[in-house]
Amino acid sequence: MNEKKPATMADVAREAGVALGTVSKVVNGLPVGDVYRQKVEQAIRKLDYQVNTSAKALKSSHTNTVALIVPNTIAPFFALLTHHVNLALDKQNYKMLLCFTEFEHDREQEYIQLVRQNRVDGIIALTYSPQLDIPEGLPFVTIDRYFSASVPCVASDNFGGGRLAAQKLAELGCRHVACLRSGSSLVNEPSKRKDGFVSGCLDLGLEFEMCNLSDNAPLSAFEVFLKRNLLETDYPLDGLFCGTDLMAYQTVKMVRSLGKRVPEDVQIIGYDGMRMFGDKDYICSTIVQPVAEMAETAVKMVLSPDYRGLPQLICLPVRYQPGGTTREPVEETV
Amino acid sequence: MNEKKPATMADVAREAGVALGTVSKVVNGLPVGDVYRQKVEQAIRKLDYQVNTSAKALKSSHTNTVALIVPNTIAPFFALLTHHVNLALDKQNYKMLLCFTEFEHDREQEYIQLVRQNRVDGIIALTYSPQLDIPEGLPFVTIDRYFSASVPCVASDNFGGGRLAAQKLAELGCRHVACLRSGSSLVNEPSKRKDGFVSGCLDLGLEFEMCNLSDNAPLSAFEVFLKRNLLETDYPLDGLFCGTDLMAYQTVKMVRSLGKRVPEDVQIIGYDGMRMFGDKDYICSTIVQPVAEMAETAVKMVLSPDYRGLPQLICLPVRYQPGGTTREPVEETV
DNA sequence: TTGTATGCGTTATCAG
DNA sequence: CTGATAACGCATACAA
Repeated sequence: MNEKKPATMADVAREAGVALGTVSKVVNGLPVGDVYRQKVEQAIRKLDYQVNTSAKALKSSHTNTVALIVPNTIAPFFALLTHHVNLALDKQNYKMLLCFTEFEHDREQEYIQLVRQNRVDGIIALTYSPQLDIPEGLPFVTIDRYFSASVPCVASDNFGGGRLAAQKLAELGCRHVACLRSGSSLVNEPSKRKDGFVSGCLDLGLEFEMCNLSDNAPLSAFEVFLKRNLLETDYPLDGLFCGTDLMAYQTVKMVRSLGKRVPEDVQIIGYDGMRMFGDKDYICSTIVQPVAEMAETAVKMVLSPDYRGLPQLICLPVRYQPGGTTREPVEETV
Repeated sequence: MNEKKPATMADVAREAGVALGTVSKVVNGLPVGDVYRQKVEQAIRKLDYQVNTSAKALKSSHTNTVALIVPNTIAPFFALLTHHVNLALDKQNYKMLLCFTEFEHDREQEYIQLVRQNRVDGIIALTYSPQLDIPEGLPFVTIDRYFSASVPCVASDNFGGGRLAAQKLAELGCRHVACLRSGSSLVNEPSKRKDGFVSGCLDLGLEFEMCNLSDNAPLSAFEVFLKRNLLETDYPLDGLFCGTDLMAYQTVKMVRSLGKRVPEDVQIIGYDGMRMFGDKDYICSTIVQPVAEMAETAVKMVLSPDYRGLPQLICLPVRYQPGGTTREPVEETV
């Protein structure tokens, strides 16, 4: 009833009639005489004792907590990443301090300060700020963005994914393709998707266009591009690679509103591998990022005892997933 | 370079040539002589001093942290809720400790223990465990589930939403409707959606069927129901209310695969108000939950200085949102 | 093995 | 307004 103040180790010691140090040992699983252990455990239950993590952290300068800094959990990719990071942390008995930046550059830096005050044991961050002050001496792993040799980065194989998209479109019979993307202001790993696509098209001798818009360009800019290259030309596009599934989704709508059929007239491949309701149907044909593996890798790295001397950039393999916006290959009938 | 050990207040005091207490006051914004303040602030910058939250918490028994316990962030509703809870907490300068239960009952209880050890200042939880031991003396707010008078609950107006769905289907010309839902094992607030729907149908004299399946019933069970009531009857259904948008989404697919058109032959309304990619198109016509308001309310309650004496159950208003699975009303032309 | 004493970094209470 | 000092709860080296 009067649980005003939670019980402390001293309370437990008094209740059990043993010394403080003995309680500490029982709590931490160190060897203690059986009869003492019994008494202590009983007292713990009776008083509903809970270790005080703050005191423990103060003493050990170790919080068993990792901060995850992401824009939000509304976008499915971030939501999925957050989920898998938490799962991986939980498996190691670590807690997660979640920080949403809402894409605001200032907040990215502010949160880094904040979590430093919380003495987190490491930071995993997916950021966009062009200039970020990364504290030394605190394990810091970035997702999708390479800063410098001293800050390890994990990403999917964006370049390879772009190439794979080009290859798939070619296999599926496309002769004239285009790459649609936005967000060119910041050079990060996802920027390589277009590079890989270009590389793939060149190798395959596949004719391609590029539509590269700046961060917050309106959708109408893409519409102009599509109208010109689908309707007002003698050699219309028959395949599109979009930088993200979201863009692919929006592109499908635009292409259809222009009177073209998807996938009959135009085949479209996105990037990310997002699904309806997180784990149901794929939203479009897509290059799937191994989000779970990315999260696990980031966690493993940030908690690595040998944080220095970690590889600078880890690119995890992607795969192609049909999702209704490409045609069925003739040989396969699933 | 040698940032092995972060600077402490004592370090700052030494560097600034002032006493420890003075530094504390500067850090906490208490009145201090200007010249002293200058010296301290300079020393803080020079040493890159960061307050140690653990020590602060140990002293003040106040962590400025609230735990959010949810199944995951993969399901869009949870992702949205998580996001808005974090936003609301951030606005009050509180941090969020995120705990995913994965719908496992044991983990719900385990996490409650864990966050108690972390001395969080409050807990917001969305749980399913039939039996949950809620600690007293720690503000605890539940989402979508009523435990007892001493544990405040915030939810959307599920009953009203069910009624609204019935009313909308009637307005849109339906004559024979059904309610499809699953998850009947646990009685929680969302269970009232069906009750409200029934209530609405009765009041409107609208003929209705009920398909109420247990938690993990396969989709095929719904398919049987739909086949019988859409095809093998003289009086087929022309309107459906689904317990969630996810179910509505799956139902749309089933209905179409049965050869019926949506919304021409059958109109479907879901519940939740989820959108593609979190903030784009609505997935179906739906009853929209005010997720942001729910989150803000829960945060306000859990941080309320007058936690005792809070209302037991707060139901926030919902609204109807057309989303392509219902027909356009004749009078409106948007 | 068990008990005791010290310090982790802060805040708060006092005297100066 | 400033400076010393005692807790806060726990871990740990050390003494018994």
